[in-house]
Amino acid sequence: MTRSPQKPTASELEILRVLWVRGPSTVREVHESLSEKRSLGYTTVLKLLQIMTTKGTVRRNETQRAHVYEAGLPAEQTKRQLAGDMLQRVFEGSASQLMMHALAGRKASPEEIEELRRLINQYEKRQSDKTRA
Amino acid sequence: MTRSPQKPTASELEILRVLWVRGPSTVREVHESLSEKRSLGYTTVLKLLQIMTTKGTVRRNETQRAHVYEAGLPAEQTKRQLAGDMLQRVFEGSASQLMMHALAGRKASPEEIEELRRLINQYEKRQSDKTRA
DNA sequence: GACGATCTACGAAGATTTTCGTTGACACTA
DNA sequence: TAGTGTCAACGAAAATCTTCGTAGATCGTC
Repeated sequence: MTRSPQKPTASELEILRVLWVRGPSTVREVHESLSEKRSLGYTTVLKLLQIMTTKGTVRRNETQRAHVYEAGLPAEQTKRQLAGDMLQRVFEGSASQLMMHALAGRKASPEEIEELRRLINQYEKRQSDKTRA
Repeated sequence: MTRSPQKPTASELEILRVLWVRGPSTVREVHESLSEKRSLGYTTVLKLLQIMTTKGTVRRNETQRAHVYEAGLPAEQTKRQLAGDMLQRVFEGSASQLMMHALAGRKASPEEIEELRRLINQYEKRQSDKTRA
């Protein structure tokens, strides 16, 4: 009954990110993808995927000899959970605080700033739509 | 030579948050503050603070019998590090992605939305100031 | 100066995470 | 069909995190 969304560990997140971009993948594929960035044994990746399967973090299709794994939840949902978690744990729920600290010490391009404005407007509109409905 | 900023664990973060709001505090004070929210033994808090001392996460003043602990780094810096870390690990450096997911599934007040706009403008200004200088 | 309260230090158990090695099943091919 | 490679399962070591219990020192007070 592992219904509640488990927060992925650091390693699990690395694997999830691969699955998010690649879609359903075999252990070998995940391993090769990860190897580009860092060294990690094949069986290590296998074990992680097995553990994540028991946790429900990923789903496994066993119809092929090389099992095919995919993320158990949509990437968006997991990302939302992670961001929301940090929002609470570090910034007491203040999104502006979070954003400010995320931006601090970085150089955001004018495009990104514009994108931020656009998203805020969009969010605001969605809010008022909901209220009005 | 633990110069690099260690990422605090979940428990360590809870303690840091107490120190951030209370300022330098004894174990007892931290423990009482934490107890409001959750049950945790006195020696558990003590041990955590001792570990954090060896890690350099907190500093300890031993001139009193009851040692006084304080955060080793300014809260702003640690928060920035945490937010930046998530930005990289989850959102590939995209602040707008981070903000969007942090806001998703939440109801931000109009005041908070305004605050976000204000901060973006402020950030933009700081950027162009820097460029111009 | 003995007693109770308070504090730190030490050690350690249990849980979780991270990382592989080994083994046995399976499959392709010469 | 014997040999070579690929794969999942299992177990387990090492590291880290979380949580306390106990012992011994110190302080205040009667």
